[in-house]
Amino acid sequence: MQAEARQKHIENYLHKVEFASLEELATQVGASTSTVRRDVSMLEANGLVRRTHGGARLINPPSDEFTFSSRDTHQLSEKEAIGKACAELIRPNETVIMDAGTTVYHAARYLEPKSPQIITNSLPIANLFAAANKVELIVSGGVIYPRLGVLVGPLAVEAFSKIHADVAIMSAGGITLEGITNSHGLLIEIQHAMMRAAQRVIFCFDSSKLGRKSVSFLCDLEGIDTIVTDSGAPSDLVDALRNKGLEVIVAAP
Amino acid sequence: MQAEARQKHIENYLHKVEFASLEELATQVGASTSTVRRDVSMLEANGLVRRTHGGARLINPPSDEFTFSSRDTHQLSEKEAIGKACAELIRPNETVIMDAGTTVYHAARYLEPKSPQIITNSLPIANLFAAANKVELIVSGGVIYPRLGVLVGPLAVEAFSKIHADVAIMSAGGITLEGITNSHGLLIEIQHAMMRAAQRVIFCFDSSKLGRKSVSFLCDLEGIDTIVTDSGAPSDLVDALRNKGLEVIVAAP
DNA sequence: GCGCGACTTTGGTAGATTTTGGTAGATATT
DNA sequence: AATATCTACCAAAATCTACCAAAGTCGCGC
Repeated sequence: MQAEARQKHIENYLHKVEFASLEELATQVGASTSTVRRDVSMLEANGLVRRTHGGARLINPPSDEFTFSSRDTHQLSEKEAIGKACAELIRPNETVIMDAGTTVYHAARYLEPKSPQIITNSLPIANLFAAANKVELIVSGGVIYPRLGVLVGPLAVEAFSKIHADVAIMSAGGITLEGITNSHGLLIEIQHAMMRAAQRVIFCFDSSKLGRKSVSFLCDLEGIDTIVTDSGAPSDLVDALRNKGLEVIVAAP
Repeated sequence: MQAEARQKHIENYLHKVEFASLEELATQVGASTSTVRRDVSMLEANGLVRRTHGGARLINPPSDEFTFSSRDTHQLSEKEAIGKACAELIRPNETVIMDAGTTVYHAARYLEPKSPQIITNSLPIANLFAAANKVELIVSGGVIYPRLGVLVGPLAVEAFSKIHADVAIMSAGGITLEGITNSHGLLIEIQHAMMRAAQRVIFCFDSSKLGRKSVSFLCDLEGIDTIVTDSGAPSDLVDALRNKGLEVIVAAP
């Protein structure tokens, strides 16, 4: 069988089964595991398929319904480290506002032992604590923004305008010395309200976001207290931020 | 089985049973408990699942009662039937308020094709539509009431006081000729607000709730338009309700 | 069409790496 | 206190990477 035909065949087969071992694929196309391994690598380079130990799986299986990138292992360990470090900044029984975003989500997962009161507009975070009885969870109202599972709109802004919290744990699309930017304009007004409502403001950025600018300006560096990032952070920017009087925490992996 | 396939399998299995012991999972996927333990840890790192002593459970089960009834298929099919019949009462593009409760949840599952605008204080229902882009979903704010996944409190009441909807799909603990009662006093004020905000009010009761009284009085029969129940409903009560001018729909199984 | 060298693809192999299943001691649950 | 489960580690098994030689393919002149 020709190389391209083989790869097409592999792709089709994966569409049916979602996962397959290399041996399985090898017998399917009548080639050796070495060859199939190479084929799968090529398909992966084209972004169609992902290799796993011992096999391959589709990138976008139809059954993968969670838009909130649950399977996105991209920089997972860094985000975990950030989340853990961030959770350590929270004192027991504090009232915590939590922004939407995967990095904040990971911080949320370490927060339960502090028995905090949590206020959020993120559906994934709400789900996380829905069954936890050590945590009092307040959900802002709003219209759901499908791709992110965030509640937005006037109801959400209003909810945050009315309350008061000890800390806000936030994230955004990018940070430079000029300020913080975000890619979703809809969220900006809500994030402003969150920051106004909180005494302390903590921002979580995985290192890929340091030095990056997104489309919409969110705020300058004045209003924020602490930044948590991972060890991939460029040290010159970290130093510059510290010189500006910000507390910068670099989470060990 | 491949690692990722195994994890997917575990995830799916947990979607069915909500909770499973490690041994159970190990036999399910044909691997050792060590391996399953590691898998579950990874799934937890991705935020899909939570580890517990001796097993794992889903982070966001649809709801306690719902999962129970997924084991009891008899009960399930009745609620399904009610849900289906109830969804048929909704016209395309209507604005629908949805109460919390398992029966209403089942109705929600059939609502997507009508591309409705949905307003709810139920976290399970919110999750159901979080990824659906035919549905505009508004979530009321509020404090989460852990056992039920409902948002309660002034924020929730206020949200429903401000809006206007075509229909409200409700449920409660029991109905008699004297009126409707509910077991969760906290919900009553919210349900009042929901009913006030809606032009038409539909109540879903599985037949076990007909003729039953719960602790707290919710409302009399004046303000409601339609009742949907299943074929197990006692016909004398159905007739009596119809004589009172209510539309009563008995869903075929 | 045939022969021939250059190039590509294939299947296989050795050593490195990852994953797996199991175990001992620590920890949690009853 | 008794039991079950967890963590942290280890050795065995599976798989991966990187390489090699054989087979296949192509381009070209004749």
